[in-house]
Amino acid sequence: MEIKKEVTIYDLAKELNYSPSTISRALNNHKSISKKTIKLVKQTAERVGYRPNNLAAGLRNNKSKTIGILIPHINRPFVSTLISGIEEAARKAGYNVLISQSYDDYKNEVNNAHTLYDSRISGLIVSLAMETTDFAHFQQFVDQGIPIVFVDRVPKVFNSYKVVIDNYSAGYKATKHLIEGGCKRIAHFAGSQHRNVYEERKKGYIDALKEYNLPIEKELIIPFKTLSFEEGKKVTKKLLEMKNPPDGIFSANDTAAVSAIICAKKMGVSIPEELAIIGFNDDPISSIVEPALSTMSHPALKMGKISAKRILDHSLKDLDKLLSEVSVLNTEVIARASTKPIS
Amino acid sequence: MEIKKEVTIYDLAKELNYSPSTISRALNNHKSISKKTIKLVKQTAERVGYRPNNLAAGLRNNKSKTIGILIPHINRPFVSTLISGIEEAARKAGYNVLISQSYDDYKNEVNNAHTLYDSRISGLIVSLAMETTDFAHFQQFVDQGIPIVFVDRVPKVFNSYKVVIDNYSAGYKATKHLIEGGCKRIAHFAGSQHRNVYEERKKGYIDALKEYNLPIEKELIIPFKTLSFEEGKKVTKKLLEMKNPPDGIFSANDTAAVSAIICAKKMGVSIPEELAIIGFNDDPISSIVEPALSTMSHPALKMGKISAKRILDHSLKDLDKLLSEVSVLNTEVIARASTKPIS
DNA sequence: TTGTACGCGTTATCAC
DNA sequence: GTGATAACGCGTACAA
Repeated sequence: MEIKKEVTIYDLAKELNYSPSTISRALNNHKSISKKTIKLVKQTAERVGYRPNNLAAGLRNNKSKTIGILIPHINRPFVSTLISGIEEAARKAGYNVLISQSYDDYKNEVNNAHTLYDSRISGLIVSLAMETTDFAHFQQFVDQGIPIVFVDRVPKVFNSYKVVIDNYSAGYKATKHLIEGGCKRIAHFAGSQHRNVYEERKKGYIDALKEYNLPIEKELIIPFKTLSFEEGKKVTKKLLEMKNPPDGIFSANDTAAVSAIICAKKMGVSIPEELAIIGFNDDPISSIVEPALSTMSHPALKMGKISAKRILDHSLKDLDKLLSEVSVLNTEVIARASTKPIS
Repeated sequence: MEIKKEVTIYDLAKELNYSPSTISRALNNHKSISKKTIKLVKQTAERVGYRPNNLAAGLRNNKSKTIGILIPHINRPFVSTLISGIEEAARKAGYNVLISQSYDDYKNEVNNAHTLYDSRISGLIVSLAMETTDFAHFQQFVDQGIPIVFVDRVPKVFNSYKVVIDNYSAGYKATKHLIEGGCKRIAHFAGSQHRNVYEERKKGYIDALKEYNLPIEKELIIPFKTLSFEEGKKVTKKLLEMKNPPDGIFSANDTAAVSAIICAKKMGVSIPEELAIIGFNDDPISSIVEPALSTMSHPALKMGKISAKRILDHSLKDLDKLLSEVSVLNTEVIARASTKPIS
């Protein structure tokens, strides 16, 4: 089997009796080239099956039209939808999208950041691994003026674009929703306090309790490692076996919340009468489980699109002034059957 | 803000009093370089923050160490897990992963194939859009000896690697499972018959009915456009309002199957007694819905890993002989509460 | 074991 | 409006 010779701008130049530079300019819609020439060149390119070589162009410009994504796990509803939004916006602008998963492991995150850098991406979109507290692996991008957008799980201090929801207010709203439904003893499934999202949701929870003069009880604030299904079941069982069990749960994600619903039902605890539950994310399972899970919306697609836009719109001039722009999106309670109607 | 000068192999060469070629070879573990030199070079590279330029290397080799993925939608459980498997295998081998979504639209698929080609990927993994019947947009990869792996939704004729499940046998097993649970009138939610997966599942369904001497009734075989939730609800309602409604449904995916469960329950039809339902994919919702949905396993992660391997292991020599290798994975019935136990 | 020289395909700069 | 030329960073054939 033999490999066909690829068509380059030199071939087009020969074919049309132009110089390679003219071809290049024509293909890039350079203003100094006449409409007629542009049309001719493009038609010929199409006809002979010319395809640009991004590697060559990228090398020349020292940047490829590519956005890199660095997230913990692709196959989670929030993340895959986020990526979908990024991909859509990027593609519209003629950019490609490189993905990598950290599996919530700091070391992987570091390696992937480097590997993505090696492809000379024109921007990086990151959602941090669960325990990342050091950000040196992002410095190389800063040094090269490559914009970084942290999305959802963002660092507190790093100077860069950020796209987040108001997690504090979301935690507050979720807890308030339980309180207004009549809950007096509300447990919280908390994620890693290294991550802003979980830390702030917890703060919102605590402040809502304070606001309504409910006691903050340490034994009701459960630190989770991964907020997984298994973890959720185990914790719920323990909670419900307490002599004074909670009458409400605010879980920092839907997975653990759904596991709580299932566990409670199995133990004969009625939802929402004896135990009201609210989750976070509005994953597909939340509207399928019975009773349907109340939860907080999480605009993944929009966050993805905004993140991509940040990079696409970024220009070198912005480096100093705009680099720390933060987009904060709103979230709302999605009230379903796992919580009591507001009384 | 100024951009730091990047370190190249020339800088390393100067620093170490070697020629650039020695540096290049050392970094690539070339056998003609002594262990000591390799170690020295790599240490220095690390120390001064050298990072290879994939664009330059790719241009030189006329291929970047990158796998391109072309799928309909990222944010579907099967697909995102498939991608996760690809990414994991690719990264282990030092490859990057480019993604693109066709949104089940043929035109997008064509455009994305071209764009991915422009990045000189070393292999392409494709799951076809719903209505793609022409494959000319893949020819350029063949012409350049770039391996293509079709996964799950594959063309019938195109000469290339394929990674699939045995959809016929899966359809057969699913239907048989319903029959053995006592169903006599089994409806089928069928996907686009342009796609092997849906066509074969339907064939398996029909052959199972024949095998058990059950009549094949056209009005029970419902052609779906997208197998969505909404479509599923509408169809189920109609089916159950028939004067002689079905007592079983084999849906070609879980989304439509779950919608059938929900719709049937709402209409007071008991599951599985009056209506047994089996889906396809084992999506997360299938084990959350009540009653839990029986379904067919679909080894997404494994399929992803195999697909990536196909590309990573591919060598030019294979072009003629191996290019049409097909991996067929097995699937099994996952029996849950939405179907009756085998009698 | 190491060095020299060239070219991969493109685009920016300078010239006309 | 167009052409000639150099340069991006790297890998490899050929030399030593």
